[in-house]
Amino acid sequence: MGETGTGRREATVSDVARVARVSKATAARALGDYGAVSDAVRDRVQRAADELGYRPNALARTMSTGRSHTLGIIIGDIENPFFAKATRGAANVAAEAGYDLILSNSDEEPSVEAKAVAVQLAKQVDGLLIAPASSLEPGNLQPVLDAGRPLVLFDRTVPGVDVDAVITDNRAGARQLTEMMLAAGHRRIAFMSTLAHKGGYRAGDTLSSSAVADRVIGFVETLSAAGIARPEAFVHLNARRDGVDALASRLLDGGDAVTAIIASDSLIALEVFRAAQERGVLIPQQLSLAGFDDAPWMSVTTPGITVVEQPIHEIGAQATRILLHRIRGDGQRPETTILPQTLVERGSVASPKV
Amino acid sequence: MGETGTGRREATVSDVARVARVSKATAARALGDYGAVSDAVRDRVQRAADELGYRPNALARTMSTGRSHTLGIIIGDIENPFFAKATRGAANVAAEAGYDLILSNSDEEPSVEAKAVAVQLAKQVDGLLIAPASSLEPGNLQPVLDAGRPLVLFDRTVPGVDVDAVITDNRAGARQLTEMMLAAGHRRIAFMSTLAHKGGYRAGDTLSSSAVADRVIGFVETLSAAGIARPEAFVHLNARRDGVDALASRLLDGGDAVTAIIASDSLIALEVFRAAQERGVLIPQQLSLAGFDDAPWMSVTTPGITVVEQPIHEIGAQATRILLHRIRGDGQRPETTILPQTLVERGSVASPKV
DNA sequence: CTGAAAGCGCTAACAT
DNA sequence: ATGTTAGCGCTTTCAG
Repeated sequence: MGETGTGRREATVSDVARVARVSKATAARALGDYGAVSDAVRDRVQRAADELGYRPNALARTMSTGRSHTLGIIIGDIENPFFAKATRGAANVAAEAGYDLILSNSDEEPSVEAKAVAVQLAKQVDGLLIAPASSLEPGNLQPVLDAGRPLVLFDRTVPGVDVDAVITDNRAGARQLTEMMLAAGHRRIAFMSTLAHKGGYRAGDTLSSSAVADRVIGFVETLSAAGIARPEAFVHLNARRDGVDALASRLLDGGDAVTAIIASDSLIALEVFRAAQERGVLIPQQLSLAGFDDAPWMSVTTPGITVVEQPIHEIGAQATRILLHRIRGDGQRPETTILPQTLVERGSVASPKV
Repeated sequence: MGETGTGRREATVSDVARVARVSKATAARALGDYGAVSDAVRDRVQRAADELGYRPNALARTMSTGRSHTLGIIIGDIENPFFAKATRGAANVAAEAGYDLILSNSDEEPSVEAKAVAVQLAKQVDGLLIAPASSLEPGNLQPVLDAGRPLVLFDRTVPGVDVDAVITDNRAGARQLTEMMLAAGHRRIAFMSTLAHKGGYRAGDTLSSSAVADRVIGFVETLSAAGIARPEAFVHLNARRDGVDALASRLLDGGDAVTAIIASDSLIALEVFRAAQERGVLIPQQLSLAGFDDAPWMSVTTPGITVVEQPIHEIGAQATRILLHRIRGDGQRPETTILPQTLVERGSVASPKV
């Protein structure tokens, strides 16, 4: 009952063995292409398998070998272009090596992430790729370590958890962007992120995303070096909760008015761009805009948007390469790989009106 | 050797049973939350499990129950926003029901798809979600049917394969877009797709994507009804192979010059938009542009881009709901669900210059 | 080179 | 309510 399809049981190694008139072990050797089998027998087995429509059961194999040839990947949201790209990079190297990916979206929610970790471990993934929902709480990663399963973090690190990670040089990127704004003559520059954070940002606060944290540090230190007072006051977090639009509104013509905005990702950049447009605020004449992460559409807007670009594909690809190494039993000490960010200048930055 | 981590073997039901001083079956019942167990024993088992850091092996469970609580999803490319959205829709309803997703990218390559199907089946997915790489060759889907595994197609159908499918009304959408162009006064309107197709498009040709095929039909029949001669000549496929830019160039000022272009997806719309911009062709004054699939950036370009929008999330979600029904053993005849497309008018369409 | 048998971790009858 | 015993489909000693 409930048996879908023809109801015909799937052929197993035993069935093939019987038809080929060999032992189960021999059939398995021929089918699984291991051990030694004479050509004659191999042929006979193959024929029997074809005849029966034999399809291997990878789980049974995993049960006895201990290797599932499956990796787990836990990201914030596959709809976010950043994660889609990183995932594709990971999928490419995984597929190349004969591995599959089980995908879970955490929505940056530690509790969801925790469940995803448990499920993936239960499904015996050979290793995990995680863009941790929180850089502050190592708790979610502990089960992975306890299970002795290889783990590689990407996009964010989790201080205190001694595993491999692949990130980019966010601090340098932020510095670059900020210096560019400064060089153009801006003094009131806002940094905007959707990262959730209790209260306003204060110097020394630790943020739940190490990536954003690094960006903020690069931003603040650059403003500081330029002699700007209270640079922390220009850091605006919680843009999702407060509404990018409402925030942009304050930044555009409200009390916190600035002449330049640095968006922490392409989604925010888009919303700021839209907010400016809706308010008739001209970019770059009245507002300079720049951000992190390039996107195809950023070169067709008027003006194009200046960004610092990350090798997102490579982040996922490299993380997966490292994970595969670990799975194969590489005993090196964990390392954090830092990929570069590169500036792509377009037309959204200009000198502020005097 | 090769043993990563602490080397400590993972605790199993047997271990827990021993520590809790009960039989394996009882421990399993308590842990797996099935059968009947006294509260006292349940407690004892739970404590033992915690103490040992017991983590269930979902594969072993699958081996005996036959259910993996895992679905396979095979798409063209997770980086394509269309697939990312559909996948997210699928992941949401899957997670809600306690299912995971194994993701494979086919790159629209039937041979890659075939391998993905084999692997997913081997991994005992309970069902498959596939955006078939080719609507013309049912061959890749046969193994799924043979294995008696539920299958739901999305975005495209495969005539001749009697399974559920979730698509949108591409023909109506194309008609709507074409009528809009006609109403604006256009007579030379191009339809552009990256779909690979041997030779130029001729009336009656069957295309390898039923979605594009339907769009082409809606487009051609509308032109036809308006008395346009040889409407097929306005259908341009292979835009990837030929280069969207080169093609756009011909369409913009070359021999095939048109006054309006309908792009078959958001990626093409972007490239056409860019090509026009680079050539200094003004939209909508010199060229009207419209396309399929909405994207966030389409409302911030100058002008905004008019599109017919599909409920992409829902495509994936609905396909998954249906798949889950089938897995639970629903005996209904397979159905094709057709979701609506809705027009979103922005500024990229105007009357052609006389 | 081939076969017999044990075992991976769990669930499912079938007792008791 | 709890225990006993077979498996699920495959790989892997260990013999021969």
